[in-house]
Amino acid sequence: MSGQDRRVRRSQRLLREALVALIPEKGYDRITVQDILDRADVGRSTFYAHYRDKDDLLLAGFDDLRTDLQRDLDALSPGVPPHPTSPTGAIFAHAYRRRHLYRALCGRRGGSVVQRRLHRLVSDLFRAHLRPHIEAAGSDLPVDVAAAFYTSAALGLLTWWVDQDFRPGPAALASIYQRLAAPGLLAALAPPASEPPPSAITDGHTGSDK
Amino acid sequence: MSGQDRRVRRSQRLLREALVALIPEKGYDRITVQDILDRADVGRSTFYAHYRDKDDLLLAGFDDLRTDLQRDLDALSPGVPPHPTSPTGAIFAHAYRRRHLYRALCGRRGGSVVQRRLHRLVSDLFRAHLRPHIEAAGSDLPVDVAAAFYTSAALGLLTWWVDQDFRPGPAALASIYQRLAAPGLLAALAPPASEPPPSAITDGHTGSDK
DNA sequence: TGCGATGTCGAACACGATGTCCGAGTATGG
DNA sequence: CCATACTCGGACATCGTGTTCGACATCGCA
Repeated sequence: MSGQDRRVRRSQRLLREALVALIPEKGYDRITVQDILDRADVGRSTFYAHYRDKDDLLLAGFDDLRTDLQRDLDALSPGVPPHPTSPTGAIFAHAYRRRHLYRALCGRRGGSVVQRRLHRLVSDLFRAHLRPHIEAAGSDLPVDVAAAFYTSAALGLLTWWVDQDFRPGPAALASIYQRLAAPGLLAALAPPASEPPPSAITDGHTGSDK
Repeated sequence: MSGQDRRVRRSQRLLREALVALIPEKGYDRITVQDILDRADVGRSTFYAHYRDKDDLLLAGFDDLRTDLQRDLDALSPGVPPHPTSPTGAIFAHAYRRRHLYRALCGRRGGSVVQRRLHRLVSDLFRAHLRPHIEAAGSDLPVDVAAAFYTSAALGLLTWWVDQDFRPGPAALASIYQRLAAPGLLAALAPPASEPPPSAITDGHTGSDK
């Protein structure tokens, strides 16, 4: 299959490690294939024997991470989970445990390729999760809009967190996310009878500054 | 200063128009300088006489838009604005009016360069706006976290909207944003006495699906 | 242990895109 | 009308990419 020959494993490992090490240093965009080759001490043709290009190598690393995350999520699936280890929390916890990789993949210096992939992944997750709740409540809230909102919010938080070097802890971050995200959705799931009052606070613009 | 010579204006206009027209077709990343030159029917050296590279040209267009948006925001500043034309609504309205540009700058095919710039811009806006409210309420909510959350949520919604070809209308979108964003922040501004109960709904993962 | 298969190396190569330079021509503002 | 400043277009050096090839090493398997 894939991991049979020791030489193959070795080459792929060296290349992946080189890339991950390089990203925080130069930023993904500025990294050249030659940089990776030099760092990994691997021949040029070897690289192209395994990966189509730089993105391919990066996404291979992403897929590993993705599989790993999926396992974590599946592991805590029995019924509705209680407070501390909720799935979003699990994502943050996973990011925390795999700090080294997330720094390369989700940080500011990471490639937008992974960002897009990750956005898709989480977006699908949210859509599938939200739809039944919204439909059950008979809400007029469009599923896609809600999914876009919460996906971007969660990933934005994640990216910010990574760039902050994972400070505050994963539990604290998950808690904050809950506090900010939950009430809005719960309110939106209520029958669309009462129009919620507009708030200047969430508008993102001070009325009279400058 | 800048807009004196008619030839200069002409060249810059042609180049900007060419780029904006090209982005939805090929996607920003795949566009080459030569593509822009061909489309604009402008000489190579003329391009480099005005812009350092492709990104520079794109960001010049962004800055124009940024100025334009700022004017809109400043225009509706007297006191706390009422419902329909709230600042976030103004951003969506602005995007709607400048559909053509936003499609190129904020859409899926747009460059991540602009995305990052825009994120910074809105993030600063949110930070400045949220800080006094949070401090006044004596909340333990970190300003930066909240700013990251709402910035990403708003921009995520915007990007999604652009790619949906601006359907639903700007007012409807702004309304949904309000419904989802406001309650969470209002709740978080309350004294941190009562721990909000965790919700499985906002977790983005169904407890038992496959 | 030995053998065929497979992976690696390194150099050379074609290609495409970038950014610079310069001379000759042309439109512009004053 | 003229000096200035912009444009043109081609040539050029440079860089990164992805491919190819033969020689060599290392592997899995019998």
